[in-house]
This record gives sequence, structure tokens and C-alpha cells, in this order.
Amino acid sequence: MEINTLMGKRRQIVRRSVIAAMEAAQAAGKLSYEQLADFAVERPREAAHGDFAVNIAMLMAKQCGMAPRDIARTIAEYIDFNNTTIAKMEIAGPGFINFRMADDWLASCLDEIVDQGEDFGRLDLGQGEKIQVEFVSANPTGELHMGNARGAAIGDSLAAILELAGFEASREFYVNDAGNQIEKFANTLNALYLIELGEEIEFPEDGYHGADLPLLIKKLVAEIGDKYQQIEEPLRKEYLAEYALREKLAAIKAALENFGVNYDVWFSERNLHDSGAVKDVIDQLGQRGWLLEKEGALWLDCERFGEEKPEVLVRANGIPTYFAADIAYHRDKYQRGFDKVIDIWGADHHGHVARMKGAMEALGYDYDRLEVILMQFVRLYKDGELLKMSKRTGTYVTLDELVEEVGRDAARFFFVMRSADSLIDFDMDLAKSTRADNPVYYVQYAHARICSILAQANGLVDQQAKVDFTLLQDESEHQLALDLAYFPDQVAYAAMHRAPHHIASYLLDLAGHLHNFYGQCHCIIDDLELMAARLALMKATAFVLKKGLSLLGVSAPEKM
RNA sequence: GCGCUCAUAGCUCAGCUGGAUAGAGUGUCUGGCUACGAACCAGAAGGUCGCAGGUUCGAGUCCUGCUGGGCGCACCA
Repeated sequence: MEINTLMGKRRQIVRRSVIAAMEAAQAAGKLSYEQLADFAVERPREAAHGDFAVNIAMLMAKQCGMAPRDIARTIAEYIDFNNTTIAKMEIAGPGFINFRMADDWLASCLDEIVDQGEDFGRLDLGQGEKIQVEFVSANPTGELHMGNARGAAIGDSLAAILELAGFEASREFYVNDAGNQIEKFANTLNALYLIELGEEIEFPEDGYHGADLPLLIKKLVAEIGDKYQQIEEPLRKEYLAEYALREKLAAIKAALENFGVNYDVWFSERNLHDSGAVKDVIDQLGQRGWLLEKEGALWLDCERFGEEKPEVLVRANGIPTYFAADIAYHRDKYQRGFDKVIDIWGADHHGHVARMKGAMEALGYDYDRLEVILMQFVRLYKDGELLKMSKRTGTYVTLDELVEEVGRDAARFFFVMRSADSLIDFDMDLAKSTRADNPVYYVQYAHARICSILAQANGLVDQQAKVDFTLLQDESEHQLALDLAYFPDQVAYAAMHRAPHHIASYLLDLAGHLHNFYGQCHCIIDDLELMAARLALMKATAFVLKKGLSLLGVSAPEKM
């Protein structure tokens, strides 16, 4: 299946010609095969290898009982590229067939890019399929740390890429406002509140040590004083937790917005319990025969989908586990009509993946409808020393501090330029000191550079008029044009492989080729037609840089 | 012990359904601003792609084993 992009259409021309040649050769008795292999039309790494390379001869060798180069020669004999944009083909290496397009083909690509204007890069790959991307979903008991920042950058970019590729993406944050940790949270707040009012009580052993909570309590005391001191402890804890959750959640939301991340849905775990959805999903699993009763608890029979052991859904004390709520949550996602669900989790949750997908299958949902992207950790170094990230002990760098220290653009680019499955060592001091040679500035600089030149060229030529792109003959111009032409394919690749970092790599390449072009060719020159063509090339480059950066949540300043 | 994951240049990382001579940044060295932004460019040097097998016409990419790092194996979330 060839994707319907600017380059995809051109690959399709090559593909059809090759298939026609194979069929003609077969009809003439020169080749004999049962079925055509699913061959590739790809972009060769070396420019010397032409514009497109086809590997069909190697793939068909066994079936045809011929050497690859002989098959290639036979294809050459029967291929007909009259009425196509193919200029010539040659056989190379072990049997590659390299195609070179007509001289003006890159110019035609640029024409098409200009014609598409603002829509360039938009694809219909998703066909409006509804995809939910759930990410961060940090416990609302503390502040967001570096790991959350990474998840936010990856999740938000992935959603943006999916949207551009034609999917209907929804960003969601699952608020864990129920369960065990809320109880601990309430105990912590209770202690802090009473201590703040001068009572001599012990701080709970498993309490939260973050520096944010005492501040929050101070703020509350300033507002209401000792109003809660006299009421019953359970009620006091409830009030305190209520207040703190509201405040913490607002802070989390603000921090994410400040990071350029905006959610469509904030989904409350507590609602799942209150609405009976958790109980209901357990009943449903029971009806389907997936439950076991053992030692007073209710278990999901995970061994039936290959897991080592069953998992508890309802504890002996009657309280459902996090896993039970999570199953209800994921069922709810499907009930809301999402065709696909993508969860971005920290690597420490990997043990949860198979049983979550298994549970969905137990409910009758297709195993592949849930995808989990596991994100490796961010290890934080300060003064050359590893900082253990822990909410419990309160030693971590928050998202707000990160944005404050290194800036939003640099932080987002940094997190999204690495694939999710690489472990990141983040040196806070280094991030600050080397801010000038951060890769994000390389890309942004290319954009600013173009804007500056376009501004200076303003009025010298009619920038709206149609230009003759065949005038662009320099190697650096061709390279740049090629990069631009491949942009939609890059979006498609990043969307299909759930790989936002691919866009970052592409942008670094594109920026490099722009800078190279800048060194090779001058834009403001006496030859007005050539100038117009170069300005249009740069304008298209600026557009793609800006579009690409926007997918990563990074700004494209005109001056810097 | 079992499971997931990663290992590519001194360092940080890319490497596009397996494809031709493995790339970039950074660091080191050399050269380039009295024409459009030097936060830039050009060039040099730097590799047994962790190790050993296997599949294939072809393996950094797929499979198996091993070594090493990270993570997980709760009636926590």
C-alpha cells in the first residue's frame, strides 16, 4: 500500500511501470513467477543511485529461478516509461534498479508544495479514525517531575502528529483521585495541618515529603485558620484532601499549559468508583468466566492469557484494586468510541502492559486496540551526581523549574528528540550552560535566518507570482527541495511508528541543508527570476520548519 | 531466579516495511564574515554497530544464546 503523498504518487509511477514490465515479460515467456513480491520503491542513500531504487529483482530471484541482475535486465527490456516522468533506469549492485526522474521533477514537486500552501504535510492516513492518547496521568498528590515532562512532550507531540496525519486525536489525563495514595495523602495533610497549628503529633511514616505540601497547608491556614481542628478526624481528612487535590490539580494543569500541553479530557478515577463502573466491569468479567475466588479476594485469571499468575481485582476487605479501576477506565475509553487507545507509561509499569491488554481482550476488545508506549526513565544529574528521583523524599526537579531554567522550547525539543525507549541522563547544569548549542536553536536559527532574508527581499520581486523552479540547479537547492518533498512521508512515518523523535531528526537535517544552501547560494541577487525561485524555496522551507516545530510544541521565532 | 527493555565514533544520539561505501551533534584539528543573520558553513580525524552463532542474494535492523546497564515480578499505584 502506497501512501498518498507527493512522493508516494511518484513512487507509484515507478511501481506501476515495474509491475507492467514484469507482467509483459511474463506474457512474453521471458519470466515465470507465481506471485509478485511486495517490493520496495525507496529513497537511495546516495544521490548517485538515482531518485528511486527498486529491489524487486533480488526478491524474485528464487521464484523466477534467475540471477537478480538478469531479472533486472529483463525488466529493463520490457519497461516502458513513455508518458511518465521517469527519465532513465540503470541496474546496479546486486540487482537494484535505480530510477532517475526527468530533470524538472523536483521543480514539479516544489510547484505542488506551493500549490498546497498551508495544507502541505496534512495527510488522510488516519481517515478520521479516533485515537486517544493518554499521557502523564501523574498522581495529583505532588508536583510534576522530569519523567512527567518527558511523557508530556512525547504524548502531546504524538497527538499533534496523528492529527496532521488525519487521525482524530484526543489528549487525556487520568486523575488518580481515589485509592490508597489518596489516603496517605490525607494522612500527610492532616498531620501537616495539625502541626502547623502547633499540635505535637508525629508525621506519618509513609507520608509525602514534598516541599509543596507544607506551603499548601500554610496557605490554607491563612485562609481558614483552625476551622478544621475541632471537627472529627475522618471529616477533616476529607476536607483537607478535597482542598489539596483541587489545588494540586490546578497547579499540574498550569504547569502543563506553561509547557504548551493542553488536554481535551481530565478523567477522574473517583467517578469510576462513584458511578459503579468499577463494580460493573468486575461483574462483566465474572459473567464471562474470568474471575477466581481465593483467600477471600477476587482475582482475574491472567494465566489464561499467558501471564504468570492471577491478579487481585477486589481485596479481601472488599476494596477494588487500582488494576480493577484501570480496567473500568479502559473499557470506558472504548465505550466513548475510540477506535484506538495509546497509553504512554513509565518503564516501571511494563509489567502492567500484558495484563491490561489481556483484560481488554477478556472483555471482548481486540488486543491491538490498546497500544502502550513505554518510556524509559530520565536520570537526573546535578553537580555530576545522580539524583534519586523520589516524590516520597521530595528530591526532584519539577517541570516548572525545568521550564524556568532551560526554557520551554529547549526542554520540549530535548525530550522529544530522543526515542521513548532510550534512557536519558539529564544534567541540569549542562542544560543551562550549553543552552547556546542546544539543537533546538540550530533549527530555530534556520527559520529566523529565512525570515530575515525574506524581509530584506520584500518588494524586490513579486513574492506572490508563480516562479520557475527549474532555475534551481545547485546541488544544495536540490537537496533542500528533496527534503521538503519528503516532509509528508516523514509525518506518515512518525504517525505510524508513534515516533515523534523522527520529526526532530528530520528537522535537524532540514535545517542543516538550509544552512548549507545559505552558504552555497545567495538569494538577493541581480537575476530576478532566480531570486524569486530561491525566495520561494526558502519560504517553503520556513513553512515546513515552522510546521514541524509546531508538531513538537516548539516555537519558530522570526528573530532570535 | 523469571520477565520487559536497551547496547552504534571519546561523549550524547539518529539510522525510515532488511538493501548498495553506517550518519549527525558535541569534543579535537584546519579553513571561512567590507554580498542576504558566524547561534552559521566547508574540510580532516575518529567505527570489529557489546560478544558468539543462525536465517537471507543481502543483517546495525530479524531469530537464538551469552555479557553488561535500566526497570519490573504486592490483596501499592
